[in-house]
Amino acid sequence: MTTVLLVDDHALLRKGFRMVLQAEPDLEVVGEAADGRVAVEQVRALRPDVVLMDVRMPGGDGITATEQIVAAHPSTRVLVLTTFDLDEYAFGALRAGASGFLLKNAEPAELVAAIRTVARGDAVVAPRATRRMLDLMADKLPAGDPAEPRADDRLAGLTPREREVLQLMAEGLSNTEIAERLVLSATTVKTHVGNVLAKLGARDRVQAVVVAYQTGLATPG
Amino acid sequence: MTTVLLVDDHALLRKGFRMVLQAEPDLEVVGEAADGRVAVEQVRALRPDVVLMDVRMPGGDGITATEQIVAAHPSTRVLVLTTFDLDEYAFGALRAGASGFLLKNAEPAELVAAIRTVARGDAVVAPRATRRMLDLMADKLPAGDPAEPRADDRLAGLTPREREVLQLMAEGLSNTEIAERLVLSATTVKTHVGNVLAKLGARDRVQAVVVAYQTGLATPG
DNA sequence: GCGGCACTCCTCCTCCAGGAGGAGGCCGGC
DNA sequence: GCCGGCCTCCTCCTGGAGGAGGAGTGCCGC
Repeated sequence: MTTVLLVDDHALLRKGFRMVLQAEPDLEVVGEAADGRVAVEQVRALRPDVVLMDVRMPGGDGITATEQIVAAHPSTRVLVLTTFDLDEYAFGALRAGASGFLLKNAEPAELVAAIRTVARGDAVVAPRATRRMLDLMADKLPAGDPAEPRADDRLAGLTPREREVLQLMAEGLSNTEIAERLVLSATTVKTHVGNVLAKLGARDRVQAVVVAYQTGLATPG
Repeated sequence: MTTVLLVDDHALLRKGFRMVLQAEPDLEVVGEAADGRVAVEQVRALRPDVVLMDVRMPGGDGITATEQIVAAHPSTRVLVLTTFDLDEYAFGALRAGASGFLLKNAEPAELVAAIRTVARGDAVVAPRATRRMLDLMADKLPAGDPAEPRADDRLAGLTPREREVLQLMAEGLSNTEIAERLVLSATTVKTHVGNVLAKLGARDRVQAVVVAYQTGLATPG
């Protein structure tokens, strides 16, 4: 069950959201707030999983509210709602730690899906804005490969496939799950895992995962 | 009507995608290609609206293919498919001009929605990767506050002893070794480990170790 | 053509990890 | 005093992990 707090200065809009979310058995609206200041208090009291936050509000704007909420309750995800695409408000909210944002005129199904997405720790960005984000990022994208400038000698002996398997191990996947993900038999995965362990000098997969993190093959983010 | 070209070295996978897309009246698969070189030719000949492209292929990789397609036919949108979240392949594809990317194990409905999204000129990024993108962008954004370590409260419920045990797990130690290190019986360690797994919602110690790294309890250094 | 490597898949076997379901001792708060 | 949380230790049991030992494919270089 995912608990949701609605934050918007329009009571009618909150009403509408509540209606939409009531139809979902796994979502529960536990509270509402009309401005940012009240929102912060509500989060402290109710500990919702997700906060649906309008960024443009009179009396305590959504950005500083988002900042405070994220700082005080990192496990609470803030999903920001805007009227326009990617304006300075949306950027500000993302900087403040929001888990994503949607347009207010999004489809109900889209909204519901977005809430579930941020609830499980992922992020959401409205499609039209995603393009702008990608464009903005284009020149910022790692031209080399910051994720792996290392080429730590320990990974040198691994084949591409083995590296792939190790990466999935580092995500916490079991052999069976890795097999499904890579469309392989579980036996083959075990072979790869065995090779990885031997080459890394690891006794079990946990030690291999440690190496994956140390070398940067896997990143905590 | 949106026309689609499938590019993947696995015939079976193409078959699967074709099945999924056939069920959609507004989508039509007009061709297939098994490698990047053929894909470029196919695009020139068939002028599809959207190209569904696997980045990891033998013989002409998906990245250079994406580059060439986007350069020669700007109206053709390339949607990239990857096995992992945001790896070097995905970054490369986005740099090359792809309109977005999805994980291969995405839901059919997700895939179909993504095709329609890129067809109308918007972009799509897999939810899990969106978070990483936002994190990457965070410091790039104007007036960016340094992305605080954001004390993760997933460890909040853990007792000091449990935290200690988790830390040793993250070093790759077995239950027996942890017992020796902490001068405990192996049984006790198993109890602590069990509690840690339950509190973190982890299925096995590997997943717990992943959380340890994500929260900063353990560091790759 | 042939060896080497990467990738795939198999069986049999052992052992540890993890769940279920306990139990007792210690300490601090109400 | 009693309750609750934390730490300690136990048994029984199942499933998956990992080792040993092969085997077949395809690709590449010599």
